[in-house]
Amino acid sequence: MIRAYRKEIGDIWCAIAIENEKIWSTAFATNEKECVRQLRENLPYNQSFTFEEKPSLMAEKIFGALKSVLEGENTSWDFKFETRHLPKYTQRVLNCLTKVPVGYVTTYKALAKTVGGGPRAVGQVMASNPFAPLVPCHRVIKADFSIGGFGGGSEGGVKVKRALLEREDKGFQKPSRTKTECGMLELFPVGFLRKN
DNA sequence: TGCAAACCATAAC
DNA sequence: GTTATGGTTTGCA
Repeated sequence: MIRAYRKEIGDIWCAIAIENEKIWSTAFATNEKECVRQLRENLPYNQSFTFEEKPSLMAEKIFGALKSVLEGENTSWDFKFETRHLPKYTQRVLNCLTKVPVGYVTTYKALAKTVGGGPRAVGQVMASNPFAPLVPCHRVIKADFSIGGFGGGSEGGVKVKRALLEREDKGFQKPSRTKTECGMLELFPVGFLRKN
């Protein structure tokens, strides 16, 4: 049985769905209803779940992690994500993405080069990322360092994406790279993000 | 700059 | 099978 929890963190609503220490879905939005809608959308259509009012220990840990991401803190954790129901390519992209650290971003193009496929296919995975913002899809921007889309491409989503990144800026100056299961992935300092 | 065409995995029919 | 759909990129005027 999948259990779901919701909580208001700052002025943002967060919701999570977990089963046996494994995360099925996370979601966040400016209001509770939208947040729950997204959580449900991230789950397989026929997968049932029930809301629990009292958060479990695991739920508290995840909410804590969400809070730190929303505040741009440097954190590390080791959650298990349920990805067996997702397409293989999607799994690869999400897995690589977890290697992008706070203070850096990568691009749709760079990710595509590492995991295979094309930049657009990567964007498709970002748009349906069930684990935002734990799996940091907000740290993927366009190859020309403009912001790109967020939250399904909505205008408000882009503002949130920019705000998250500005909070994560650690002042790094030089590009870097990191090792992933699929090979090396290019990283760029958040500061490379174009202002306009 | 701005627009058209190529790109590529998925979901929906 | 086939088509439609993007959180993109590139080329060319």
